[in-house]
Amino acid sequence: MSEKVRTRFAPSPTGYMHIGNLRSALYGYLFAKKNGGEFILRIEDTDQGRYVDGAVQIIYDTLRDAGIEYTEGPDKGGPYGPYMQSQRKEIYMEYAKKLIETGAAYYCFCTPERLASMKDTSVQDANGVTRYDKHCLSLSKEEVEEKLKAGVPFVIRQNIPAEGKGTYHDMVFGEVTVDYKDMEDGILIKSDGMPTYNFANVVDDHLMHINYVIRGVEYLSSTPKYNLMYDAFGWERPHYMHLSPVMKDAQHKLSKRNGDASYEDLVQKGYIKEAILNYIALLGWAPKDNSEKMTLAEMIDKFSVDGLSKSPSIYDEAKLRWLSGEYVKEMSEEEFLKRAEPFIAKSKAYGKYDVKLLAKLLQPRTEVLGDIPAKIDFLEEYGAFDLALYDNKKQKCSAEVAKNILPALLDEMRGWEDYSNAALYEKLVAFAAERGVKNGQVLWCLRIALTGTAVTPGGASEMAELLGKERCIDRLGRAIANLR
RNA sequence: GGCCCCUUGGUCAAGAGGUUAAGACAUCGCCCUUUCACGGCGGCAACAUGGGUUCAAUUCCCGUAGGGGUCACCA
Repeated sequence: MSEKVRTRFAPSPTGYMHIGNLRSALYGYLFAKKNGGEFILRIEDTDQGRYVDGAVQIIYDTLRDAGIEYTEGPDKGGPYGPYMQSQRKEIYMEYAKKLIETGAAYYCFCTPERLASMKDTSVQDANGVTRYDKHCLSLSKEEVEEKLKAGVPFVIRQNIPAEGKGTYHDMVFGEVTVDYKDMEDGILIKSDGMPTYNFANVVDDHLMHINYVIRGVEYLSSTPKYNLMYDAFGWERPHYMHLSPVMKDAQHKLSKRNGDASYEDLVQKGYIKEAILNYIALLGWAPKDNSEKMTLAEMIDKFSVDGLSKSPSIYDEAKLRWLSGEYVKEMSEEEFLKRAEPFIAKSKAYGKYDVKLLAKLLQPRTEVLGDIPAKIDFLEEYGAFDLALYDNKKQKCSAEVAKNILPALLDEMRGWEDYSNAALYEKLVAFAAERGVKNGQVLWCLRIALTGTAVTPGGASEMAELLGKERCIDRLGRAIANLR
């Protein structure tokens, strides 16, 4: 039991990497690293019909981007390759034949027509479910040879015992038992010579020395079938860890088909990567100490199987958003600028204002980088605005007050040279004192006059600094004109 | 429908046979304040249900309901 832990992530390249997939990869990675083991990537592309161009690349990119490192994989090599199932075709056939020799599998020559005819006739059980009737199991060795020689298309099926139950221990669900009579003699090798998942995963996991199989709950009740094969081969069964799904709501799984967010989408929307990974780790798992914000290294350190939840978890973007904001806030100014600039660049204001200053103002009020353009577009959309914006009960401000204050303020501001935030603030407060009005009245009116916007990423002096003297004078003049 | 599995606030979740049943997000209110945020403080809000077992069950057992998964030459 001192055997080195080896886990694997085995996605099929059928499209984008959704949150649930990434989470499975993460958990496999965390478990392996926590135990000083290896995390391996295997691509399950045995269904040519479902293959999507570029999907494998997305898998590589996403894992790399997220920081989930695998030590063996199609693009990295390793001692038990190839790691792409389509390149292992012969291996599966060889092992399938071994299973046939032991009686755990058999050739089946039934035509699609015969199979289809079973559906609507006699052979259904009480629930209307049709299972293969083991018709070809009774073929003699000679008959099989003959058909094989004649080139009759065939499939290889698993020979499930008619009686008995399969029991195993799952690391998160505990004891799981399934009756063999509820299982069908599933196809192991398809007529095109390719294995099905049901067979390939067993052969590969064994050959690749995977001793901890971590995957979605959808395999929970078919696992006894796999164990039957491990037993038939005389192989040691792996440990199993089944993961409950990530849901969009109480009854729907998160899926790309429904337009639900994939890792890529979230990154594109400007969620901080580290936050995405952190959040999905928390979806279905909680560390002993209940930490929430964790680095990958901390997650590895805190990972434990008993923190995994058995019930499905509903994905909540609001919490992801919050976490993303937490990561934004702790970034250095430089780091934030680096990550935010591409998003600032999407705004009309880009290039017209000091981007460093913009970033500084934005950082404490940003959770998702994609929100940035909408926060600063107003800088370039100045025009006539609703005078009601001057109304602010708390600051005792209104258009009337503005009419009173602004002209004199404009005169003052023409004479100011230093438009840095600190200098501006000092002078504005002094101006308020001189006139015997509240700071808030001056500041509120000025900010509205300068921006024509209710919500801005900063106060009056900050907006004035950002705009610069020339724009300030110009806008103030226009605002005053609008007040008449 | 059969089978397998699950069930603590709106969401993520901790928890244990005896607790005032944590915490976080969201939400609401207050404070701070140069808007918006940040921050601080506080509020609302949960053990699906019916039976057992037990001195005591939200926690253990059974049923019911609800939910998920599965029943493919898909993974």
